[in-house]
Amino acid sequence: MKTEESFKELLFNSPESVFYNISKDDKEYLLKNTECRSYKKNELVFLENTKPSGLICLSEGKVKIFKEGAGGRDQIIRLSRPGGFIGYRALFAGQNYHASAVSIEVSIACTIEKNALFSVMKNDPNLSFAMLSSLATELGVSNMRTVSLTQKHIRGRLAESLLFLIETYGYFDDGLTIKALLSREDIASLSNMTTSNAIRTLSTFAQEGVIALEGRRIKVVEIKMLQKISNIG
Amino acid sequence: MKTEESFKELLFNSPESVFYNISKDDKEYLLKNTECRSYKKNELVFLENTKPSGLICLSEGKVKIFKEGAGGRDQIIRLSRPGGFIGYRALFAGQNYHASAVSIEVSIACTIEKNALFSVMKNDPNLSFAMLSSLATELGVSNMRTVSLTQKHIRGRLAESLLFLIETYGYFDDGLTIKALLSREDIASLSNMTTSNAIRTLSTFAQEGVIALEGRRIKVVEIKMLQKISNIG
DNA sequence: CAATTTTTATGTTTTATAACAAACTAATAT
DNA sequence: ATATTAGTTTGTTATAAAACATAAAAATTG
Repeated sequence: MKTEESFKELLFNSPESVFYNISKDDKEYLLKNTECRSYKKNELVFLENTKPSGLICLSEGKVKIFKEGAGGRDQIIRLSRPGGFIGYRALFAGQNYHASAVSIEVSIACTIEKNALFSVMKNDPNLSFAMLSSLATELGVSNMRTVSLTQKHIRGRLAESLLFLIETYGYFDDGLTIKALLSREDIASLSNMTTSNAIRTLSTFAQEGVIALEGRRIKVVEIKMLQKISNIG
Repeated sequence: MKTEESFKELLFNSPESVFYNISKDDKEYLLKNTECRSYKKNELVFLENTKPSGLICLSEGKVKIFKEGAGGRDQIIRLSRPGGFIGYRALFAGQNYHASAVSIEVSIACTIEKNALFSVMKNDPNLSFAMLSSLATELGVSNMRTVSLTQKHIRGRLAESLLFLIETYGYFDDGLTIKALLSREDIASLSNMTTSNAIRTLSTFAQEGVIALEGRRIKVVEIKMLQKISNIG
């Protein structure tokens, strides 16, 4: 089955994966306790306030993790890419999800059953350490994001979001177009601003020659400018 | 030595501590590799961009962890109380500190040497799990804070900060006065607003009879109102 | 205890950004 | 193909919060 193959490759045979160095037996055991399923665009992966059943690993596609804020305005907390985990914070905290997850394009996500994962982790301190390191790194990102979102002005926040998209998803083959076709609303939710202001500021950037817009495609023309705008706030 | 005694009590003999259940040998080993020192008010505990040497545990006092934002305006990321860890995020991420820590009153902090801690953790999966759970819980707090700080209005943010102070430090013996005497500037840094607006909004709350002010002492008169203001944003 | 600095307080002005509105375009369904 | 809905764009107005200014009070220092 194709979906399981790509999952296996990504999770167990990629050197960046936290599962790369676990024993062959453990890999087989985890694989036996994993279920994959596919999601179409805009489908719910998990809902705020429900209980995690395992570690969800994104195998293909893109998923947004977001919280509803005051007045229905969403705040995107994180974007996931293939090979990344979703909802592991709640799992390890022993809590319900604090946010919801929705696919932003056709995706495949696989869930490693909680008890199977925990039993492997108990026997392999390195795996626990890798998870610890991963969570700690994400907490650092979250803290920096808090400061950026609260202190930078609209232009700085949008520029930072675009740089974040580039970092997370890279470019299409042209080496210029950001490989993520978000709606203007999602760009706004990522940058903590209204949709109107996201649109307006994007078109200002385009007028200034920093980026070029073709529908949802965003071409990065002057990345140095983008970095400068992000840094000055 | 008094400082070491209170540290020992807090870290190893309190049921809430992650170190409560480790072996007696491990406790002794960690204690041997721990150094305590005291800090006066407004003294630096660690500086952004430097390398952690171990796990810092606050034994007595209060410490603020903050980042400098655009235009010199600080953002308090977290407040620590006795029994809490400081700077463990950077330690477990294998990174330099992303924030600075400064005591806001006379404090004692003890550092468990990194390698000693790690070797105990490798042999005790439960300890790693406890740390994992602690980090994951904090990440949840951080994510919720991001949404609050970006979406709530000034009144909601200040009310939330006051509730957070109550939760973290509790009350003096009168059962009304928040047991934390922060400067107005620190209250502002915690609530993501200017000092002027923190002062103004505090005095509005006082006029409305929600709180009562006596210098830095804040008496909570109507906690239900405070919760309501925080919730409506 | 006078002098200086820091912190707190309050009033006024300015500005960034949200809120609202209206039209246009693209996507989806009938 | 046409109707309907969802998403994008641009302009205008309203407002929350910052910036600025000044003064009083409290804390610190010589």
